[in-house]
Amino acid sequence: MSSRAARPEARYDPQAVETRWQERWAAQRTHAAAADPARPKFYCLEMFPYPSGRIHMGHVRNYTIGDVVARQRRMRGYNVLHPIGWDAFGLPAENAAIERGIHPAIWTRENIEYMRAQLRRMGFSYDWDREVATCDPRYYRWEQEFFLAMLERGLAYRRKSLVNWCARCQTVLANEQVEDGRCWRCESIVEERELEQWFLRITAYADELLAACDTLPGWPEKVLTMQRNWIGKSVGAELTFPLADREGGITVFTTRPDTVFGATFVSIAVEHPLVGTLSAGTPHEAAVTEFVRRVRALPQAERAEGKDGVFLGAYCRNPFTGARLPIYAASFVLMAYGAGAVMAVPCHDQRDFEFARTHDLPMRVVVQPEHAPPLDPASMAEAYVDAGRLVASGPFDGLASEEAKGAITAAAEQGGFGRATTKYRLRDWGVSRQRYWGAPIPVVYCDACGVVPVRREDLPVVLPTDVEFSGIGGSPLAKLERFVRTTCPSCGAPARRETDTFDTFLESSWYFLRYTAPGEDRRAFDTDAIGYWLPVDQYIGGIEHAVLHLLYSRFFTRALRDLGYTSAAGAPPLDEPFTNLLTQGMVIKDGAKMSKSKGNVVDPDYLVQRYGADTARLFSIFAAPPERDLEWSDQGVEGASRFLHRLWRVVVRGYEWLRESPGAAGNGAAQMESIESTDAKALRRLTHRTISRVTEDVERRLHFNTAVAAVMELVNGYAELVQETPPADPALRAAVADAVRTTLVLLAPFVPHVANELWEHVGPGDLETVPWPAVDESALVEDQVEMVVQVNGKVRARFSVAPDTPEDDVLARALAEERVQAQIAGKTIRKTLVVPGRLVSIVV
RNA sequence: GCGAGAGUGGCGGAACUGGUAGACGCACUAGACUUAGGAUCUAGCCCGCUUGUCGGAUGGGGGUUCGAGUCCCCCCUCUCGCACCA
Repeated sequence: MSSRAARPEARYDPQAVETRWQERWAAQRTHAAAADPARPKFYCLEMFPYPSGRIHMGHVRNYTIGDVVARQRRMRGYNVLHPIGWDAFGLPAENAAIERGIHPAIWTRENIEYMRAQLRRMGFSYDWDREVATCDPRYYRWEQEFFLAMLERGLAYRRKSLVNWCARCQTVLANEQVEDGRCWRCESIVEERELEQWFLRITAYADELLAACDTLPGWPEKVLTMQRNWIGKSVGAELTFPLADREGGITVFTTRPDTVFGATFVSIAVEHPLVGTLSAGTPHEAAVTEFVRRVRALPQAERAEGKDGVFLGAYCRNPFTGARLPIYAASFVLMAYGAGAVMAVPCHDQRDFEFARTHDLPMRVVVQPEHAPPLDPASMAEAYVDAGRLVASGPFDGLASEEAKGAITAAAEQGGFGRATTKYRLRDWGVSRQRYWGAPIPVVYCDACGVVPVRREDLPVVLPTDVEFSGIGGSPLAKLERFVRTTCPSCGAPARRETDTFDTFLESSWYFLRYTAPGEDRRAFDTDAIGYWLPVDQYIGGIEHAVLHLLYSRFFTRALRDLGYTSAAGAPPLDEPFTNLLTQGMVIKDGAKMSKSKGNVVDPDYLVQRYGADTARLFSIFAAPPERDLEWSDQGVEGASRFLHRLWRVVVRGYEWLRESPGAAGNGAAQMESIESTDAKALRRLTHRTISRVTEDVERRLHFNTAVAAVMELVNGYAELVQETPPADPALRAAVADAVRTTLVLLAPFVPHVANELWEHVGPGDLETVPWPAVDESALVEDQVEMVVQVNGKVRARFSVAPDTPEDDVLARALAEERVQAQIAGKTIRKTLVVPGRLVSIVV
């Protein structure tokens, strides 16, 4: 228990106040959480930081939002889990090693130490006992184990394939890590390479991940839309077109089987294996080879321009009509999607339309619109892609296109040349990285046995530290014979270890589960702890992870569920990791995101030193609603600081009588009915209206800026009443003391240090244990409400009435108003309307 | 091109279900206190004028309504995402 300090300092000294409380929280482990099935839980989580060196304003904003939520829910009576850790593997550490000769492990550890001190200095209420760092073998060993389990289940596999290669980062990238054909990290143009790589079968969950988007009302629609688009489900059919003049066929994927009678040629990707075999020996062979070479050399973005293509010199047949169709290699057809080949229906697909026009190919209308003039290929300016009725389609004539899709697919199935199928844009997740600073992939290669998983009892495969960083010649791991050379777990013969490491997004796909039992060393998770704490109730982070981390985590949570890791027998399964998601905006200065390269960064250390952590917190909360970008303003910071100094002065001025006034926040004054003083009643009403607004803003709307504004209004409402001598009226005195205490309680989540310090002078007990105040509904009732009188929609008068005045009386009163009389004089009243408690509307 | 979101004072932003547009803060102006103040306090602060509890005003135009920043239609601008996905 804290005793009330004697006389408070006259001047607010943030440094002294903040370090004092931070030391106390650390010493008492105030924010350590323990599972307690008897209490309702709240798991509040912010995306954990990469230990890059120092925290930036984006971190301050992100973690302040999270801390407000965590602290407020604690006061609300929830058992709150609010952990933090370090996403500690990644390229910058390795680059530092190459450029400056510091070992990644040391660089990372030093950064973590510095940044941890910075976070503590911000006063964030983390449970520091649960801190994890993903580069710790005690962490990543479980990831290696998950991988082995996935391997057994076929959820992980190795395959040679075309992958995205960043020459600058010297590694492979996942599809999600390529933006606009460039590396997400360094923006270099990404090349294609054919490599043997490890993949996780995220596509096995494509349908579930897509469908479950509808079960996430707590996520921003924008993020769900991005995920849905990324998964990209297309329902359609695979049809095989037999080759003319030889054996075999070309399989195409289409979402419009109803238009198959309109196919006049077939387009295939330049990477398609049939391109070479079909053109070989034809007069077109040389032109085809040249075309393929040229297109494959183009970066993906440039391929997309125009409708380039070349005739292969070969034909196939439309399986429905027997028509002979020329086969083209086309730059716009993607080998990676569908079947790598498409049937071309120029009249009903815009790309095929353009291609046909460019290459002077025939066009056939097979779908006619129902409420428009019939189409004529000669006069069409663009493809008709909407629904309609089938024509020139043999037995299917007259069917609506939707019906025809099913009928034609069924016919193809019966004929043995097609089937209904669903394709996804989502590709399996390539997780091999040709870099050192990551978790080793726990497999070995044996000449006799092939790919052999490391035995579970031999985990972890620890990343060796004694390596050379030259920056050339690939991963330093591959050059470390001591690491590479091993024996085959299966036959005991000499074997070689995998030297690629995991994509660091793997570590961040399950850290939120590990926080529930970070020290567990016999198994990955304590399923009871997961059952209690998960899912995360509020997750907060940047929108940039809309399809990266957030999609991977949703996948990983499902994979771990199916591997039996996350729930005890009989307990409900954990499908979705994050119930509510808040994506906060960027911190902007001079119109651009704060970044070192732009030279517009503001260092949080400077802010803390000059104004204190509470001011930094208050500013980042108050300047904009959380989802919007926050424009940096030095003067805005001054304003936040000024408010705290002012609050300090007001409370200190009256502390001697404030502390003597009985009661805790929100209930200090007597019952409303017993209060005679109108001033006291008004202040009590303002106090409870503020409690109501702040609660609503923090819990439901997540509009922390308006919550702070409401508290400022409350302070403005009583500040001049707090003088060294108390108000003479005892009711008003009690109302003021109650308002002051309420202010401190409501501010505690936002500016915990100054709130705790002032509370120590004027409030009973320890603010950390004071519950969130309840709204007294009776205090909200107004004695008088102001009515507005509108004549023809314009405000012409106002007056006050008791809220329960009958409508007729209100109307009479409105009509009696002098200014209303002036407006209606000599006119006929056509309509009157009374909205109780708000306004009277008169139409003349 | 497709999809999503947003346009409100000098600035950041309020206005939640259609009901007094501009809360709160910044900047600015005047005054007070002061040796001084970039501290603090008080007052003013959307635009306009004929200074009236007058007129106009929420990107532009139209509509619904007693009443529209909010709902509907058309247009303009900006931001973000996807970008030949068959």
